[in-house]
Amino acid sequence: MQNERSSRQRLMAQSTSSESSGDSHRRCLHCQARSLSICAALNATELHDLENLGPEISFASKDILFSEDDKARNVFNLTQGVARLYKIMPDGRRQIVGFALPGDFLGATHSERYNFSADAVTPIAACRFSRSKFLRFVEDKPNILRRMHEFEARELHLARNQMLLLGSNSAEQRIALFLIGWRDRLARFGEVQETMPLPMRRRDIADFLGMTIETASRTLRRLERQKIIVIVRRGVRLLNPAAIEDLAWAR
Amino acid sequence: MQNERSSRQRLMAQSTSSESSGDSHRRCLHCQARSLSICAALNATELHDLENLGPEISFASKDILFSEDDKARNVFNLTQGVARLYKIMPDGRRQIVGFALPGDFLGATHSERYNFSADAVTPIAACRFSRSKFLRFVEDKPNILRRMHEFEARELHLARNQMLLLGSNSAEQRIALFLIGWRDRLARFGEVQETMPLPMRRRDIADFLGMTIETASRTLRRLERQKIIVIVRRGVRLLNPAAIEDLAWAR
DNA sequence: CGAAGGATTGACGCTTCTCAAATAGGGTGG
DNA sequence: CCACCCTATTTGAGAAGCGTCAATCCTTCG
Repeated sequence: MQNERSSRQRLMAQSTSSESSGDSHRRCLHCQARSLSICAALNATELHDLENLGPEISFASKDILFSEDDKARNVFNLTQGVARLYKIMPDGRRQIVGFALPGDFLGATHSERYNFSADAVTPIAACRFSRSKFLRFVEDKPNILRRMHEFEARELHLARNQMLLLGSNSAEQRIALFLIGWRDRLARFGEVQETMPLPMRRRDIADFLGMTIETASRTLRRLERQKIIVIVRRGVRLLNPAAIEDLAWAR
Repeated sequence: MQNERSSRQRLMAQSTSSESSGDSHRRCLHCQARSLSICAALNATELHDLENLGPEISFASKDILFSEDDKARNVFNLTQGVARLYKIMPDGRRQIVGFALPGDFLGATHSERYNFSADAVTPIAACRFSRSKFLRFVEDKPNILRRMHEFEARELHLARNQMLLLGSNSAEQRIALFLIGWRDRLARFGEVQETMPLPMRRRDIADFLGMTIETASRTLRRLERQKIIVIVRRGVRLLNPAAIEDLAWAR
């Protein structure tokens, strides 16, 4: 049971310290996120070298990993917790472009600057590498380059699905698509629970779905009154997944 | 003037034949799109090998390059014309997830199937390669892998900007952001013209911006009445770019 | 020239946004 | 442990904008 942390625990890591999480010796060998991350493509030597390339860092909720337009000094390999990826528009509106989960790789921009900001929804742990060192490390390793390509392709797929979502006009459809998408992403972490964690706030959901916080709240509550979901603290229980799918795709 | 085709000409290629565009011998040497495409990362030998890996194909308007969920047999390197990338939702709605321009690389999915459809807005020319052959070709060439990574990163950037656009609630803001984004993409092709081509239909614009065709039309016409743009056949002239920027970012 | 598809315009209803207020939850200090 | 504060969430009422439906006009192309 000690090796089998639930996905809820992994997503909701409780640590709030802010630097070098103690015993980092051979941390990769015990890393829960390894099989989901780019590290799965590494051989033993490469894994060892990468481990020495940078430390694992902890962030408390709301801590900023990096900000859009900052010089892209680091890349991050998220190992625990949930991060919020967002852009701020000149008018002050915030659009969340995605949520990062353990295994996700952040900051691998091609330009010299980050093109979005990232902060912690929950307490987070992430391996931090100097971007230049990392780029040198991977530049002649086709296996890692291909793995990174695979990750970018998945990101692109998620991004395009999000366009589908944002293009749908009804709030109900967007919420339904969001719940399905979130459930499916969590499914990669194993145990599917009847109640799934929803660590982000209403404001985050609204900014992700392109609606106001009031509409997000109203729509969720309406689904609850229709016995399709149950809203619990920091989570939601999908009572009737079929009904949600119907809403998501209905005309 | 023969080597200096205008971007309008390049975007609006008139050929409508459907296979092997004549003299393909050393076509890469004269390819207008080379410097913009992944091919710019190739050395002479690699370029020659890639040239022999597959032909350049022509497509007429509305021809389909590939469809979502089809087995991903080919990848394409667009050399002329404009392509429409889209997904169809179960309810029949079409969401355009992007427009491809010369130099863009299409179909490089990591899964076995395409995850969106592509068809021709204008007549198109594209180099077609067997996906498996192409993957074998690049698998041990870090220079190309890095170049492809660069392309994916740019795609991701565009996709996230599109999320910003789709998240903005006003139609005027979306249209303004679209016009700016389109202008900036065309700017890569050199000569910025006062009148920029807009080869896609209102329906395409609407499906790209997540609105109805009526709203797209009305909004564009309103901008015209406000002397901010002029609508011409298959194009638009930006009379007052500053005003468009204001609309795009205003609260 | 005529047909078919694209674009524009109008009228009206509905969903969502806006503004405002009440309620619930979480955290802190006494 | 409780009182209090601050933030998150929920709810309400009214207004504005967009979608829907329908008609007309314009383009394109055989």
